[in-house]
Amino acid sequence: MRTSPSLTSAQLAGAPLPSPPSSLPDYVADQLRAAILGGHVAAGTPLRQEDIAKQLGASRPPVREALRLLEGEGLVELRPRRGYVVASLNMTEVAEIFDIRERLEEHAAELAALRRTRKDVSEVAALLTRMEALDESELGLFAAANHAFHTRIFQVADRPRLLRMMLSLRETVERYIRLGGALSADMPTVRDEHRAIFAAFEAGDSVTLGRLSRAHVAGTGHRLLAALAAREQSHAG
Amino acid sequence: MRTSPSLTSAQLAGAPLPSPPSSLPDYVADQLRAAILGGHVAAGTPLRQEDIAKQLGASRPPVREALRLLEGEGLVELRPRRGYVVASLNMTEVAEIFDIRERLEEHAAELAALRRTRKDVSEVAALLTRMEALDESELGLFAAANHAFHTRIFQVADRPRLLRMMLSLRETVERYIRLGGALSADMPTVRDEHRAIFAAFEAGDSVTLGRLSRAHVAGTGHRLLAALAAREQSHAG
DNA sequence: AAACAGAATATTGAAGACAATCCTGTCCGG
DNA sequence: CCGGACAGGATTGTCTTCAATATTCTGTTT
Repeated sequence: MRTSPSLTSAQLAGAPLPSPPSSLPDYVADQLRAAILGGHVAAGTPLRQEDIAKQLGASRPPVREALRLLEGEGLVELRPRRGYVVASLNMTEVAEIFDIRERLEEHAAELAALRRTRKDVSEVAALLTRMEALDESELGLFAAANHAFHTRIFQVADRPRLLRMMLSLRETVERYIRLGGALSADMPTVRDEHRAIFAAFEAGDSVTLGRLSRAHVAGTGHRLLAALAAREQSHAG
Repeated sequence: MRTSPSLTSAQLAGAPLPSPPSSLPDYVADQLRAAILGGHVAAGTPLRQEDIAKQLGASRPPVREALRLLEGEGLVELRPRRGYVVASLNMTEVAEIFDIRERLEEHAAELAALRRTRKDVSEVAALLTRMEALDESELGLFAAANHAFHTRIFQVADRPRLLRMMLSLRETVERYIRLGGALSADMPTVRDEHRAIFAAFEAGDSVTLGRLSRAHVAGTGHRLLAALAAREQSHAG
């Protein structure tokens, strides 16, 4: 038995090597990212290189490279000579990220509204339909559908770097969203917002889509921060 | 003689180990970053791990970690099985970055105007004075002073992540700015913009400072893109 | 003479081993 | 009984070595 649990095998699921994503460090990074974003490893959890290497059937050097990669993404932190730990965000940092996302997603949405094609609209419509078919009992699936819906719209903007930045920021706060249950809260509101967003996208109304997208991010942020505040309150002491 | 020059010793200056920045990979990353941003290595230059390791007195594993770090920053690209090369940006990508910077810097400027203290104002004033004391003959010093001036203002916003993102984007296009000579072009305009920015900052006029900052970024972007276009024109064939 | 195929070389990708450092537990002293 | 110092163990940081693959050169063939 360990006194300070670092990472159990059950948290790193998946076959040993289903399809090597070009390189071993990338594969390791993918697995770790999924484990962290899936909320299977709590913030502050120390990431022992030896354990990870053994569980993924690799050696330590590739694991180190993967951790460097994740460090750049802000998912893990390096304490010199003390190893890597899963990065933790306080409420101030979460708020800052949502604040940035507001600006970025508003901009991307504006561009998307101007560049949309019929094909884009029909695909986004399909994603919206798929998302609305899910009820609150399938939160995992709903989160995935939600992600696909928004990402598909942003892809229309055709700004690779902007998209990468938005996704990275989103990923960073994603696990908190699930933790705080901010998605399930106020489901009808979220549904209405999605419909309005789609309508503006379909209509090609740039400023409206931008405004709605920004408000949507802000709303999610507020719900999450409220949930985190409540959580912190109950964990006080 | 090499047929395809990768990286000469002269391009990686500096003492072997002046002050170890906590870890060897970080040190290597710092050196490489400086070499790339300084414009000493052209875009597309292959980065041979063995050469870098030898020149910096390290081994290959730390170099690999450093390259992974830089990969996350977008300064180098990894071609699987073919090694790392200095990342190159086409004009579309440069334009995209400036477009993002407009939104980010506008936001940061707005926040800075609201949070400024007397101390902040006096320090920024000093930086402005220092910058104006330099003439066009000292472009390197001017660029540094310019960087310090804007960064100091953005620091007032007290948004660490936002600041990091802005600096990272700025760094990515920095070497093109020097290459294109976009800084020297239209020096009087730049000077006026800086004065207006300082005035709004001093006055605490949030929306004006935001608008001016955004326009300043846009102006720099336009000048740079024009310079790059001209350059491309002359290099045609 | 040019194009293709094969081999040799060079470079990346990965693994194992060694050294340095930090943490944990215990023992001793106040 | 509590606090500090020391020793043992564990973990990180780095190096050396080995394997796999892409590139390039050369030789041959058409």
